[in-house]
Amino acid sequence: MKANNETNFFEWVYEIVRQIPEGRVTSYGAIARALGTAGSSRMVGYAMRAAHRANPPIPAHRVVNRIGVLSGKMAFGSPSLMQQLLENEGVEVVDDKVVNFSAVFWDPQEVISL
DNA sequence: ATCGTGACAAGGC
DNA sequence: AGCCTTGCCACGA
Repeated sequence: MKANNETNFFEWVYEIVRQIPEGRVTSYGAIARALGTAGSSRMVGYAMRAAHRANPPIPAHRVVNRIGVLSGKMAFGSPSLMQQLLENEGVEVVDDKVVNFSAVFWDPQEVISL
């Protein structure tokens, strides 16, 4: 449980990640850009790392880096968990990388107009 | 308040 | 074509 209102930045990141459709993925930079803080792409990843304590849980497995690599798979407790979750949604993952990344890529800008 | 760090991104060598 | 360095912004101690 966190304080009344967590850092807005994290909150917004969680909001966007939660809007990611099933079987789709997005990049940290895209989310950061959608938030208006394109330079804080790292913060997005940082937020993801803290997402495990967010409520409700965040589908962080749908967030990968710009090349479609499951950079934060280790944050899931099991390195293979993230990949399993993605494959379970229909996202092909080979060598910790999303197959056809451009095809499954989802632009957070579509829901940034919340 | 300051220092260090981090699931990234882009440019340079 | 691949590896390395720098930039950015927010959070934790």
